[in-house]
Amino acid sequence: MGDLEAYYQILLDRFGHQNWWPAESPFEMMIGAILTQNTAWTGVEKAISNLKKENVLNPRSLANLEPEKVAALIRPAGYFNQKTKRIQAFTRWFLERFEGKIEWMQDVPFLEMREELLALNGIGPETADSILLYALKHTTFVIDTYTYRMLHRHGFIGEESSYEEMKNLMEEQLPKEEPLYNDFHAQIVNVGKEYCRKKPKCEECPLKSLLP
DNA sequence: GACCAGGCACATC
DNA sequence: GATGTGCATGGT
Repeated sequence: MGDLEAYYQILLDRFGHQNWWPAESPFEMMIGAILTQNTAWTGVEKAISNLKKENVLNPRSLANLEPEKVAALIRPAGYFNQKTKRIQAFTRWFLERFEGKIEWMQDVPFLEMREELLALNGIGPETADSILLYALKHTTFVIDTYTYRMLHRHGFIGEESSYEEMKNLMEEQLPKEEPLYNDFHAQIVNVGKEYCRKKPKCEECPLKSLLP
């Protein structure tokens, strides 16, 4: 099938703009990106809600809190010990490197920022690109398991494609526009959740007509 | 009671 | 470089 822009158009027409990322601030977005690693969003919502209730969803509080306290609050998001370390490492870096100012983070050129993020423990390619796109507004396409499934199922890529291959494919096929990258990734996750999860409703999928 | 979820690091060969 | 495993809760 060739035209990935057509995929986006179908999803947009069917579901409307997704208005991602679901967060009240860039900092909340970045914490959410770590919390959602291999985890259902419902658990992340509870974790975020717990952090807000305790008034600790800010760099200073998260950096200084007892790890056990953070772990208890983010428990519903799973992997709470790992994620506590990742969140505190990220938050301390954010404070030391940028004094907790998102605008300073935005001033770093895209490639340098991506390398810095990837060098942090617990930040891999998807989390890095999510932060770059949704918190810093860089035009970088986010690849996740849903994107892989779609690209593979629709014959764009083979079974063994790497993250960077898929990212390059998406970016070659699409106009380099941040709002498009933002909403297209959101649409892919949305349609994937609804039609590709357990008891997959493949027959009703809006993208079915585009199958090879 | 399996199986999976908007990954990532690390160990081993 | 490729492959395997631990991390953990909560919903189907």
